[in-house]
Amino acid sequence: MLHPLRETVRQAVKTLVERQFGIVLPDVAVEFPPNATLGDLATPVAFEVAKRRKAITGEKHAPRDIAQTLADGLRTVLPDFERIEVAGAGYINLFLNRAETLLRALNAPPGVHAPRFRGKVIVEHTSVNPNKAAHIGHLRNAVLGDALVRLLRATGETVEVHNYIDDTGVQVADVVVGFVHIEGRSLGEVAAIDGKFDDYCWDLYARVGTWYAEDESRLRWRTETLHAIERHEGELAALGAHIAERIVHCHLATMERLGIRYDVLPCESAILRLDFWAEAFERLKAAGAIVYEAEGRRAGCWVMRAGQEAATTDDEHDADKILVRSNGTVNYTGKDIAYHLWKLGILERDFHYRAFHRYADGHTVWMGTAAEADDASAPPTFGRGAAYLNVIDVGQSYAQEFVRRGVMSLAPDALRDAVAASAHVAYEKVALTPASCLELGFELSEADRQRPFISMSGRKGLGVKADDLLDRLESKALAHVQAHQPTLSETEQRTIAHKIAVAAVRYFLLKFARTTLIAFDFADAMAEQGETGVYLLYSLVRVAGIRRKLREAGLDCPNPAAVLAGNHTQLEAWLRDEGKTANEFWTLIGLVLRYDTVLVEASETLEPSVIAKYAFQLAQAFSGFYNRHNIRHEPDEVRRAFLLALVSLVESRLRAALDVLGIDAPERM
RNA sequence: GCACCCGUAGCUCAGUUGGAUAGAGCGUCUGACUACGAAUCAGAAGGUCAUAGGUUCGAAUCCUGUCGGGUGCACCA
Repeated sequence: MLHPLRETVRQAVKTLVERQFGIVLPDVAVEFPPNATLGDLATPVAFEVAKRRKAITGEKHAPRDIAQTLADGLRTVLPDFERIEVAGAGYINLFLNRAETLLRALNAPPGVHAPRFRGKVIVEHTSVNPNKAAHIGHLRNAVLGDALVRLLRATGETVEVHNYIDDTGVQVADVVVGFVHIEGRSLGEVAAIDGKFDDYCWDLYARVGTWYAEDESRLRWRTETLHAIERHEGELAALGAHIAERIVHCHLATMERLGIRYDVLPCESAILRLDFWAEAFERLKAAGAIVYEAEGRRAGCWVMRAGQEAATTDDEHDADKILVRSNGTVNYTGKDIAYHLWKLGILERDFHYRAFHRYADGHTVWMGTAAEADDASAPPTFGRGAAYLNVIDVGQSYAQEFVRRGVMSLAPDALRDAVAASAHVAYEKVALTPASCLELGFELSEADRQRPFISMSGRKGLGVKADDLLDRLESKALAHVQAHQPTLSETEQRTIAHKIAVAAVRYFLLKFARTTLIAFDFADAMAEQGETGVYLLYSLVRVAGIRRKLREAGLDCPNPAAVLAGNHTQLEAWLRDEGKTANEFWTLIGLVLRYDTVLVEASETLEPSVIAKYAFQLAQAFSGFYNRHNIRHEPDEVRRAFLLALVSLVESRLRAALDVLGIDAPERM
């Protein structure tokens, strides 16, 4: 509700300042005052104007006088506001009519339609190597990416969700080596392994790591396997494909537990075998975007030169990025450039597609493959996006910058803004606290025990698996549900426990800002009090409780707005401040009204934590309200309708915010 | 060496892009349930925003230096 108003104020102030003072401001700050007695929106623009006037005329002007002039002018052009006042040294505070605004809000759906992109946005997230179970670091990526997808869709964007599958890399090769050389298994024997295949590979992958360390000559098996996979020939390649296929199914199942889904899974093998890179390579050469190193230690390589701002080259480090090795093979960054050219429709070719998995509701995930599909089912059109957003850890910033520059170098003029609109959504990793490592049974040196965090390592088998964390959260939640809801069936109890677990893990991963490193601690992640997903659910369960009790008592009020509309004076009285004490109801409503501004901010900064923080703040404000006012025992019918109106306002925004976070609340818990 | 990120309460973190009195959760201490569910609420204590300068009406936020921490710059993926 406040977003359009805020933009109107911004524009009005801007034009007024230009007309009254002849000053053109690049942008005008319109913010939320610290409390409701200071208005609903405010601008400190008079300070800025005073500064600029002094610079022009040389004489001092009191910000308060300027604010007064502006406030007078704004009153005539901003009829939405009941009062516009000057406060403090020169703030301009704008006040809405509270009763009218409340009535209007009750009829307005939450959210905002404010697409920023010119077309379909391609969000890539998860992209876990298909050789072992997903751990909580992968989970942060997926949860962040999924929240971003939901956020963009909520603001009116069309989004296509990609999960890139590196099915030809070292990581898959290493597990192949493990099966063949450590366990001596054939493809048929591997296929016969039952149980959780991703867990099996997790352990095997760690064994391969130590097996290599015992005798480095064993690394030749990795090379041999890698080559076989690249040539797509023989039993080793078939085994690699089998492993990747099965692990991807495991990852989809893990993510589906959290309600995270995808549209398409482009495979690296296809990028190679369908000559995505070959085309990109020729065009990069023709555009002069890459150069051939004729001499020096990188003789024979094709490299992309570093930009001005990048790290500099010295004896030990080379700032330029190799895309093609001296043996003629392309590396990861080169392949990524080809993939991203395809994402924006700059490449001429396309993947073949086969239906990989169908969710319960019928939605199909397609895999982008090299082989033509057997069945005749037609996939939708993928790629050709108006922008790409890559949820990839911050450690990849350097490589991502080269991807961006590579794509830009081949983008036709019409697509240059698509590249400009694209972004690397960088996030920090999840590490483990020493306490968590010990809890997992890992030995730590004395020095490691003193460190603030320990990095996870798939190669060492050091990490918390996503499914294990979810299992622990679910069983803990189930114990509570059984205690609180003994009459429900076990199926119902488990459904509720599952929702609680999802809320807990999603909120835990989203409450941190993207660039904050999470030192994972079991006690923190499993907490069910305070700032947690559980707290958020509890608020909505209380709402459901209120409604249930009112129904049982025959005190239903399906349309509080209708009751309130005829009691305008009473409403105004209930919403009035007491001197310098802000009215508690209006303060709560003010928070509700900000929901759309929060969505816009999160979308512009690609930062879902903003929504997580908002949801908690709203839930917290509601809990206070809930404890102070008992609706069920409120004798006055109009007052009851009033309180109930606030409940439904909070409910609609809180539910919408949780929806963006991927959290679904149960009726009871 | 160079580039990027970071340093806020005992701990874990926010901080509306330079604004009004720096906020939460956990932990500590006080209180509040035969209930519209206490998985909660009300309250208290706890801060030279790493540090020294600078910019300005105004700085946790911008600039510079210093100290401390993290990451990246591999012919890897």
